[in-house]
Amino acid sequence: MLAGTDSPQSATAPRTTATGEANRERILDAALARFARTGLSGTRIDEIAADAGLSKTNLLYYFRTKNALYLAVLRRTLEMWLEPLRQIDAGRDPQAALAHYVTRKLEAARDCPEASRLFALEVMRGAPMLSGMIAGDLKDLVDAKVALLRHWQAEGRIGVHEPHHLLFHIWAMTQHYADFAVQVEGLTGRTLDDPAFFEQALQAILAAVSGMAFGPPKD
Amino acid sequence: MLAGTDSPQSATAPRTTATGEANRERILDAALARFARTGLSGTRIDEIAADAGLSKTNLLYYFRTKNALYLAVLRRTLEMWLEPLRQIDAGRDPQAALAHYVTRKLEAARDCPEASRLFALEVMRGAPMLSGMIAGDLKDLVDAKVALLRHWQAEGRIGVHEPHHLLFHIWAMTQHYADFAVQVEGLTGRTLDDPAFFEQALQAILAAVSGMAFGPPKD
DNA sequence: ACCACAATTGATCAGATGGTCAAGCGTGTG
DNA sequence: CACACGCTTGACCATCTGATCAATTGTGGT
Repeated sequence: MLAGTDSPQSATAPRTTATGEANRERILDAALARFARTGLSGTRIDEIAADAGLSKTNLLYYFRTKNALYLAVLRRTLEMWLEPLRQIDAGRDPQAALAHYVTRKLEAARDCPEASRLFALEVMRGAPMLSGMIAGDLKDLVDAKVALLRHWQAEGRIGVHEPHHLLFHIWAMTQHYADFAVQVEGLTGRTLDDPAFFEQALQAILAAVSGMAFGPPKD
Repeated sequence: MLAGTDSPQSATAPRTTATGEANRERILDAALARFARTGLSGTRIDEIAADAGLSKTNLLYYFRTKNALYLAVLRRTLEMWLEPLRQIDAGRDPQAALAHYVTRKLEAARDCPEASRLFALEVMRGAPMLSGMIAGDLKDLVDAKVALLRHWQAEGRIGVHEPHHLLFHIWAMTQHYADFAVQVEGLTGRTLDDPAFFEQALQAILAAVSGMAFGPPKD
């Protein structure tokens, strides 16, 4: 048997099956939808199982505990959250880079508001399961981008506000449309799915960013 | 007995006592702190009772159910949230009015982040207990302020972005420091309690608002 | 002192819910 | 065909937790 060594299904990794993978995906999707709305403690695993079309016991076959499932969802979603930030790089014009970032973030808020809400809930709980990531990967990435913004500042290509706040405010404005979607819709009757509304929001955010990064010297 | 009629302690309202009122206050304070961090379902009423220095049974004497307590906390907090918005009125200079509003909101985020978090959690759940208020009082107030902003627009005293977004973004940026305090502190090592940090945040937000409301025509 | 009622307690219940267990089913591979 | 192993199920358990109840204590007013 040649296959023995390079398909390490021994002990650690169970043999991956078509149905198995499909089920895992469906569970993760259903779990994200539920967790993002009702939080960890407010979600029952039998609800998730029902949404995914499985029995509770069967769900527990794929994820041993509710917490493990929650962690898996969190991990899978993290990359989606970080990825747009990576794209701010030194090779671009600052204004174009920021505009691109804002657009990406607002698109993410429109296309996957659950991801935004999940992280918001987790952070608001005190991020007991993300504290490592916030202090680790996220901080490293943010520090790098802050350094880049400071570099642009030194070159006089963007304004003088503390870069951290610029990032925070971009996050805040874009994620607001995901996290507070109910309120936004309740007050305006519209959604980011409405292209005109999306464009309004985008332009307002870009104006705000311009005010922070490229605004006129306020004398 | 003259007093009989105008102190209506008959049937409906139980006689209000010093200890009773004090306990109610302590319970509401403790409940706000807990609910704002772990949400409705994630909070046990015996935790709240312990924080307030009472037994669980005794807490249930003052608030019949967990839900009733949650609602009471929500109601008591709502006014704190709305009040700054009321102060934007036609009698002021637009720029001063907006700057004042932003300052008030950021102070609220610093001085009572729990209130902000409580509402954020509730809205993210879909606001099942606030839907009435969002569609009612809040919408009326927001509509009125939006009308005022439109009036200022017509007079050419502020910029041309849709007023709703201006309000949303002010809420988003200010509340971000309360709702995501853990993340902000994790990434910067600082808090709004640090006066210098507060001032940085405030100036950045004011610059953003200027960009939206008083920005240069982007030609 | 007495009374009415607020305040407080401990025991206890009932339902919800996360998780376990042992057994059966399906399917691809030797 | 038969074996192995992933998949699925239903019954069951243990615990947590919101809520109830009866009984006792404290207290202000007359």
